[in-house]
Amino acid sequence: MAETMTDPQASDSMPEGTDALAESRHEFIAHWGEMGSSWGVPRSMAEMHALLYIEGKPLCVEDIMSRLEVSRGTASTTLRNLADWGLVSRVRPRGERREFFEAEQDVWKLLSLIVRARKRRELEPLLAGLDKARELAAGNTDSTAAERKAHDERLESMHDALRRLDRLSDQFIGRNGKGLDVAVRLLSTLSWGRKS
Amino acid sequence: MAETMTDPQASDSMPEGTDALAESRHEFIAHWGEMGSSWGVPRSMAEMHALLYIEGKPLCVEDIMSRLEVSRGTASTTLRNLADWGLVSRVRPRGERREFFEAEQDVWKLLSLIVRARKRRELEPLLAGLDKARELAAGNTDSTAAERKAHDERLESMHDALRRLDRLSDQFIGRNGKGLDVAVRLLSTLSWGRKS
DNA sequence: CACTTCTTTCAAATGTTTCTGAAACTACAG
DNA sequence: CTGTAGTTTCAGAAACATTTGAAAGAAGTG
Repeated sequence: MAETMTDPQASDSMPEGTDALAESRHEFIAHWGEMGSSWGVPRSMAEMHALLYIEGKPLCVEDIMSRLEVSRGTASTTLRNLADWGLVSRVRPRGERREFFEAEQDVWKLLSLIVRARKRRELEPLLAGLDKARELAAGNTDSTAAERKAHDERLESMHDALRRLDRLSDQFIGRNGKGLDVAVRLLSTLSWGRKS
Repeated sequence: MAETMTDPQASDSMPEGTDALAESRHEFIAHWGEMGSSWGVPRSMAEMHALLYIEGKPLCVEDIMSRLEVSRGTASTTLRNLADWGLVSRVRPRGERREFFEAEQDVWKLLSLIVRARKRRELEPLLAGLDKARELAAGNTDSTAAERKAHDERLESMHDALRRLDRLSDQFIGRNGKGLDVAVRLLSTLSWGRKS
């Protein structure tokens, strides 16, 4: 592994990655990548994020390319996407030609960013879609009243459930990490686990 | 649309799907499929589920094939998967050769099933993976103490956050739909939205 | 048991996403 | 203006996922 590193923060030049640590990092990167791909995020995007997160310090494109064994093109595009999601930020150390990339280190901010993005991109459009479906059903002439009612109810309850999820994610986003914490605590405390 | 329908519950033989209703269903199916595919679920699987959900009554393979314009093979495999996830159940009306399929109509049960499945398949393995990464890092000799500590903390906080999500999903699963409801209500009621 | 009806399986075809590498571009320094 | 270091873009290649259709398999019936 030809070290292209050029520590930009140039703090105290520690003796670089080592055996066990490096393996541990690898493990983390692999699992995070795996998870990503089963949630519809390109594996290499998740891996790249994992690398930057676990490394904890800014890396340059060369480093990322060699650590993950991806092409320049992939690195460039993927980093751009990560930056768009807000998961990674560009850093330009003074007196450096190259651009460095750094991952958000606060896990809760990280999760908020993800939730926010998915909410915008998927939940909201879906809710809008359900509304449209409801309108369509409204201008209905033929078909049984019972049938119409049942249909409306199905759309309604789906819409309703998703709206709740949407609200929950708002709560979550709004509180920089404390949100989920509180939700879990409250839920676990309540002593009403009797009925289904 | 050659109607292959043979209403198995044969309740009151209503005049079948109609214009506006049919369009509304289509809209729903399309959006649900869209959502599915951005969450890593094959589009046709999501669509098939949507069809069964919005139709509200059991359909046979032929119906599904023609409504969704998919091959017999796809229908068969996808229905099997849906059944594995527990989202759809097989129904064998008395005196019927064919098998019918019916979707869970309770939206909360539906969401529980999804959460449960994803938790098992993805969250839990990931948590296990993080544990492994921690062990790896533990048997570490070289590298700065500071570096090790920082690494451990990164793994730890990630693990911690995911464990909380895991617990939240347990709560959610445990209460057949009331869970999220309560979480949202509690979160929205609390009046401490002052700091980040 | 032979026949019919329906279901499953699976290799090949198709379609989609992701990745590569090289060329085009940008910004800066001398 | 010219050269250099770095980044982006994009057409094609490779990898991956989904779908098909046909053939094999079950299961019910007379």
